[in-house]
Amino acid sequence: MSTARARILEATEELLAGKDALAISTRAICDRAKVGMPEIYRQFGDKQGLLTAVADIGFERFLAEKRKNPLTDDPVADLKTAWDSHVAFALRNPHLYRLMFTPTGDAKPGAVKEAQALLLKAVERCRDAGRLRTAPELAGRSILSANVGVCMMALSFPDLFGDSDTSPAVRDAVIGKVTGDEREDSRIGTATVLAQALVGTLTGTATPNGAALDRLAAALLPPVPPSEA
Amino acid sequence: MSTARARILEATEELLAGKDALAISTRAICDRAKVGMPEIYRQFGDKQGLLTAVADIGFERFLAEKRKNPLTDDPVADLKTAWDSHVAFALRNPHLYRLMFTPTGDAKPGAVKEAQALLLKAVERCRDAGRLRTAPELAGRSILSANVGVCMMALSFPDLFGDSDTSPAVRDAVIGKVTGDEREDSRIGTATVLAQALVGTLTGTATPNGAALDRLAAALLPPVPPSEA
DNA sequence: GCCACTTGTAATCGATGATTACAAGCTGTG
DNA sequence: CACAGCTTGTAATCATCGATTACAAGTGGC
Repeated sequence: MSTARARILEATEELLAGKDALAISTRAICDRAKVGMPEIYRQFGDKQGLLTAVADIGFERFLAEKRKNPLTDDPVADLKTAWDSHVAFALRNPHLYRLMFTPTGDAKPGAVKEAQALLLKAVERCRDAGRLRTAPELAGRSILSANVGVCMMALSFPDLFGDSDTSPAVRDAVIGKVTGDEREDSRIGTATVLAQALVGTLTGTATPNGAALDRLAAALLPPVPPSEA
Repeated sequence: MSTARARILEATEELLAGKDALAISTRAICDRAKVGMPEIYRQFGDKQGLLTAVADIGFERFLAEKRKNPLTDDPVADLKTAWDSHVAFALRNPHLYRLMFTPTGDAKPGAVKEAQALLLKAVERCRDAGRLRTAPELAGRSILSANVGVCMMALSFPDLFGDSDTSPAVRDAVIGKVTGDEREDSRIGTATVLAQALVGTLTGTATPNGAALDRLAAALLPPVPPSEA
């Protein structure tokens, strides 16, 4: 026989699958958990305490799910995987997610810190691989904030924000910015094109690429006006 | 003498300055508005209807505030100004903001669409200036999602996310990504450095810049690989 | 067996959202 | 002016909910 506390938590989670947390009555919880009303208050103090406990359990599941994601040798890709699993969790448990990330009043689940800490570790792996352009703490806050925003909008306004384009777009924007490697790639890519155009033209091994040379000229002319050599 | 409906709305807004929407009782509203209880239900159907109406008024204020921001000749900068004024509004009216952007249950304020539409116009100004790299709708959704996320985290977890660094970081990441011009700038900047190093070396007018030449080599070698050595 | 602890039962309180029935006041029209 | 129609105000009432009390029933360890 499971303990009363466990049954209450379980019953609340189950009811949370169908309704919003505030729409769930303590009596419904007690009925489903087969306990008397005072049990809730003996175990959790009040309803808020119960909901906070449920939110913390939600964070445990949330984090356990994320820890299952295998760590590859590309920490930036791992960051994106974590983002996607975050979104998937939110869409799969809308009411629980809202309870976790937009707590009402004073009921702040303490486990947000753990989520932040886990994300920080993932970010630090990027730093250790030389692929971070920001303070790890700032990077973690930025990613988590944007991630929650995408989820909340999708949950609150599914008709306007329930698409599948926004999440990857914001994800790549924020992660790309803090890690900076996508930008680095395009710098190298751009430099490649320009330098190839220049070298090819100078050595006569390639037909002059007019557009690339124009861009190169635009880059060169301001700082190096055509003066003497 | 103001109309009963207006007084109810005003009273609710005032109470919303101090408490969460759900913590406000209809009786408190009626007391402050000097109306009887049935008036709420005659005017708004139920409490949700009243809160939705208040949320819509909140959006009107929100949009009016944004429309006050002068349009400069730099639409990207205007986008950032809009972001900042969004954050300022959220921090100034926390409970109203939550009511507007994280509605409970079925009470979805219709005015989100207007906010989205206003943002879309700002984004389209960027497109018309040739400074947009994404579909305007996607850009709008991305910016608004991230913006709301930053605000919600700052409101829900002020001790963890109440800093002043996260907002600009996410702002510049998302806006920079969809407009792409920051990246364009650094491309030109990088190309400038590399090309100057190359030209300077070739013409002997500058002392070889080792680091820049290394990066140039890195950029050139992959597409033209001299095989393994 | 006894004691401490957990769990269960029943009843109750105050507050809240929601509703009813009805009276009062103003408004425009004939 | 009087009447009809609408808006607003008053009072009482319901059902529900969160919260609490007092007390009984089990359950395991000493």
